[in-house]
Amino acid sequence: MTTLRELAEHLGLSPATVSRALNGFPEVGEKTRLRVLEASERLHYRPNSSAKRLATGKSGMVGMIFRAAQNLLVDAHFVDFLAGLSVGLAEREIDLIIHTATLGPLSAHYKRIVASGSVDGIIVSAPTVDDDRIVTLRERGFPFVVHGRTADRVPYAFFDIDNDGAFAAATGLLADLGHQRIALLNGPAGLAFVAQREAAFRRITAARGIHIPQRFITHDEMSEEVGYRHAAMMLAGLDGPPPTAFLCSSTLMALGVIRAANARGLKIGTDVSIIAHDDVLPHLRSEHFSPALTVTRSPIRDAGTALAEMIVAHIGGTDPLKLQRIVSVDLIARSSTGPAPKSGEQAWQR
Amino acid sequence: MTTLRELAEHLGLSPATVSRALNGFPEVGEKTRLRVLEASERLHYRPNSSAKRLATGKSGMVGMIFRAAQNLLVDAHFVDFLAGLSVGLAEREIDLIIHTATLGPLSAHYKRIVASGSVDGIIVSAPTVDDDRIVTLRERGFPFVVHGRTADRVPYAFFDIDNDGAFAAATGLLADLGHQRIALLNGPAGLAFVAQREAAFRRITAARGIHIPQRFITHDEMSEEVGYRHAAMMLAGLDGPPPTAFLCSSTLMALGVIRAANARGLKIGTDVSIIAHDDVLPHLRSEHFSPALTVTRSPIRDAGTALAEMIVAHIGGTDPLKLQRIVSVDLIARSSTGPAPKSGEQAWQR
DNA sequence: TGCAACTTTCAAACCGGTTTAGGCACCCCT
DNA sequence: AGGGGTGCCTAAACCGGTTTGAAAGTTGCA
Repeated sequence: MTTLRELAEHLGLSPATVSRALNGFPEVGEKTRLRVLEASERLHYRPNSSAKRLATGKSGMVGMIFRAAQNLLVDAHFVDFLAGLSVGLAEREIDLIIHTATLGPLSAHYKRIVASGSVDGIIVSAPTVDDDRIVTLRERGFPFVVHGRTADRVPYAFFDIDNDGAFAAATGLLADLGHQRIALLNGPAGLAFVAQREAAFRRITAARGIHIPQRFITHDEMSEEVGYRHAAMMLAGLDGPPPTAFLCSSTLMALGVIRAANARGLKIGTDVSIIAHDDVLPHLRSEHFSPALTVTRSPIRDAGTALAEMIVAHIGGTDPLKLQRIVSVDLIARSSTGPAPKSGEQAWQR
Repeated sequence: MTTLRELAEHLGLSPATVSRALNGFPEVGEKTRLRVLEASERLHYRPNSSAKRLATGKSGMVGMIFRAAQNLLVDAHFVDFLAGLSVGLAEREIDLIIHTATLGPLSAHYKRIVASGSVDGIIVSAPTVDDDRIVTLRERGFPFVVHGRTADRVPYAFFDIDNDGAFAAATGLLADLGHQRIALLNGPAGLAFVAQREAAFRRITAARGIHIPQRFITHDEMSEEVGYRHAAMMLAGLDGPPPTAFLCSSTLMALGVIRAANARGLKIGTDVSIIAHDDVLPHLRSEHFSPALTVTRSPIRDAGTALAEMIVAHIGGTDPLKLQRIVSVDLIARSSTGPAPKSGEQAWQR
């Protein structure tokens, strides 16, 4: 392992000059610089990253912290987000460090990471409505960017999709089609986007005079399995008339709803309508579901790319309030939605 | 930010003593140790990670390197692997750093990472048959563990499933059921596990006297989409009689095959049999496919956990040759497999 | 009491870079 | 010739820990 000092000695120069030459400082003679560059290449010199960090105070890394059990929640969505994020960071020569927390309160991990200086910035994903990680980071004035946001107007950098607009539009479409019994299969309670989606749903249904019983709204993991279970339960109609439409927080859940509807012999788009929010996962193409799924669409991968750019800007000193981005969401009507079945037309077998 | 020196000064001790007290060295008086611990707690002291590394030469991190475009290949499988890995590492207080390579040869990135000392060890996943990353790492004597292996007997640490056994068993089952036209929808050409699975497939079919035309073997991305496309093509029978059975390298591909079979009105388990290798992704439960899928089963998450343990052992000095693990794979027969249709019984419309 | 042996603590060196504060040589300008 | 740049390079301090070598303080034993 070649060190800077060895390289300097080899060249008959001081470490200071070699350091400057390698980092492109102007006060080094051009011929000297070339000599240094050539020798560093020849001797396979690579600066020791720990030493570099210690000296500069910058780590060249951005961190994400997960609770061991919890990352399953976002799972399928998470990979693609991660893909976007790490590519975005790579373009800026920054590495991503994944810290998994097994024990103790999550905020303790944030404190430790921040204080130990192992990363220059942190990406916070899936914030809850009242997220204490964000509180911790703000207190310390540490650069962070949030994927999502805790409330409508917030004082930190974030990238979010227009959850409100998306679910308002989706709910509006179902109302326009005459649906009166609409179920919302939402994500885990407590998450901010879940609350935002639900608020939009309730606002629009209320405005249209549609009453939504509590049993039509679920908060749970966003998996195929769970989508199936809730839909099957509701469609069985044991607790009252089944919904004629389902609004799902993910395409994975919609897949479960489709399975449940098929199992009861219901025709999707006719007997029961389905809309889902589509994060555009590469292996789950909602346009290829049968039937093709009506969705509110916004690629989660884009979020990763955007957040990479934002955290770098934040670290670079940009005012976080200038780093707030909300992207609008397209509503794409396909064949999983149709007019509500006429009263009594839909089979309701107990 | 409290430093060790400040803490020492505050206590009227030397940095050396404080450092020893915090790291549990025996040559510190018990009452002194308690004083130090208490003060460090009270002043929120956190050792600067860069300084610690520079001094110790250990980084407390393990790295994975990806090619920007390529990680899509493993995608769905990758998350779960990552989940297992990062939890396994977290239990040992090690962080994972994700380095995404956008430019230049991959091995150059490995060289840089190794020489810069930013990680203590590297996890290599999805090796190709002749993987130069492994060559690079071996040359440098740097600790690494491979998920998979390049050949049958190799001189490095790895964790792998018994691909040969799994695909031999699956192929054997189809042969026993009388299938003569079996398609293998494999993963991307070049990957070691792809070659291993194919070798097993060819060996068993040859042994049973079953001739497999080249058009029955595909090498491609392991997605639903691709599974559908290849299956649809083969089932159309334009190039010759369609297969009566499909062996898929992933459940995702099997999903595509099911869609293609359904589209042609073929009954799965009767008109066409399907077996897939199931990495047990949490949101893709092969037992809930319709029909339930016959699979060779081995949770990819376990691989992550095992590799975490192994890389830590390797860094700790364990002989890599003692760190080689091959887990056997269960063949679970469910309803997607059945006896081959009698000749001519299967619809073959052009 | 004197000396060895042991315990506890400290000063200083070290890890490998970056950065500050000069130093020297050379050129320009007047 | 003297003053002011400016271009190029160096010695030394610094980042914040760990570790070595030795010293000071205690205890034990003859």
